[in-house]
Amino acid sequence: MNVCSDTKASMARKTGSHADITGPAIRAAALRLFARSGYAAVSMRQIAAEVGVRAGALYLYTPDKQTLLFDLMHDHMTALLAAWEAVEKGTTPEAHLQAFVTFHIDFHIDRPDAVFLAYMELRNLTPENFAVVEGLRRQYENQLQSILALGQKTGAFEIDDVRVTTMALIAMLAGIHVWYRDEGRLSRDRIQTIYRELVRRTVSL
Amino acid sequence: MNVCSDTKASMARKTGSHADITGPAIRAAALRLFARSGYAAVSMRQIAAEVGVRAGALYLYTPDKQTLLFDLMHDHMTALLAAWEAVEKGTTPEAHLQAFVTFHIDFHIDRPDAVFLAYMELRNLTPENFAVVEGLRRQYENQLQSILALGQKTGAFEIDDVRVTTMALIAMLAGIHVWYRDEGRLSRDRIQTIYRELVRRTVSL
DNA sequence: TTTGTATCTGAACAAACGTTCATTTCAATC
DNA sequence: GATTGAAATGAACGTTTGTTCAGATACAAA
Repeated sequence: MNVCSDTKASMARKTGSHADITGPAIRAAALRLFARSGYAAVSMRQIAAEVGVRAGALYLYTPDKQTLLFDLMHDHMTALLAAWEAVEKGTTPEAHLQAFVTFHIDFHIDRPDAVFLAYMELRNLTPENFAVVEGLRRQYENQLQSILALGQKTGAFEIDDVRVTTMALIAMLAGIHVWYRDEGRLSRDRIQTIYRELVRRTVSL
Repeated sequence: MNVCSDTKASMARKTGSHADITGPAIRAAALRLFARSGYAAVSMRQIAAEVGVRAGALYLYTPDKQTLLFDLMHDHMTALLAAWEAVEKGTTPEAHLQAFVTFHIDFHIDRPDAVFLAYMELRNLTPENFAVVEGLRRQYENQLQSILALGQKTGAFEIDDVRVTTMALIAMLAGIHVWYRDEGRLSRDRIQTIYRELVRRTVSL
């Protein structure tokens, strides 16, 4: 991670230096290709070709292919948690839950490739890397679970099993990426309205 | 498909003939390994080793690796549609929907590997094979969509967008495989009860 | 015991894989 | 114009890949 972040400490980069361009370009290409064809099916040579560089050059920016995958997933999950942290959540459990749905759809619709990667390539991580990403994913689930648990305690929600309902709602929301298209029949606002209502119903009698 | 199905037409198989054993064994091993590690990450030699045979022997039972994957997915989807066809569905839209939920959970809990494969390896199919499997998947979705559409028309359900609700429910149900464990906290009956209620709520005001 | 056939092996194939590294390139600095 | 150092090349490495096929093996029929 952060292969070329010493822009401040070292002498300033001059025009003509490509490191600040190539690094992100590699990550962007890897994200696209991994999401499209799967980690195991994409070769380092393909990623390099997409960037307009030879395979060997990739190793100036990542120690190996596995780390490249891990960084993409890790950064996505970290950004997801940070973005949710920054959201205005309202005061009541009802508002809190609605905010979660709205936020989730916004964040995920803007990053289809990263979303795809983050939950399709878990099994291609090494055990250590898997544990890290899985921990972040669990943290995100827990955000929703806490909302449901609080709402249940205060009587705002009527929930049988909080854990199962959490997983059911996460799955329902995550499923959007399967059919969503940018130029599709439904606008983002419309989708958010529909899902806010679907979610509201699952926690109400 | 059906590499060794001429049992009736040709001379009867005698004891000592292994074709009737090796064929299914290969498919079972491929299913397990593909589900666990992903199509691209599993080699023909690994599958062969699992069966207790050398890689070359696999080609007595499948023309190539791609067909092996396709057959597994195709057979799963076909079995799914056939099993749903045979279900007693009740008379009202409400009963119909409850039957769908119950059936779906039963069928999918019993076949975790095939379920995993059928919706994680779609992108590793050739375009032609993808079209076939995708068509079957669409047929299954349409079963649920028809239930919702009928219930909406008769006034039994209160649904905003039938298509979106269909996809949301499918995703919710499919998500069970992410967390379900055979010896987990919840029995199958309990899970079915919880999900029947969750689904009922999403189609009721 | 010999023949015939279904089943599987073992070696080989070209191609592709992730990764390394000595060498080249070239703009920025002195 | 010479020097420097980051950036990228291109060839090479040892493996592994999917697939083929002539030959070995084992068993049923004769």
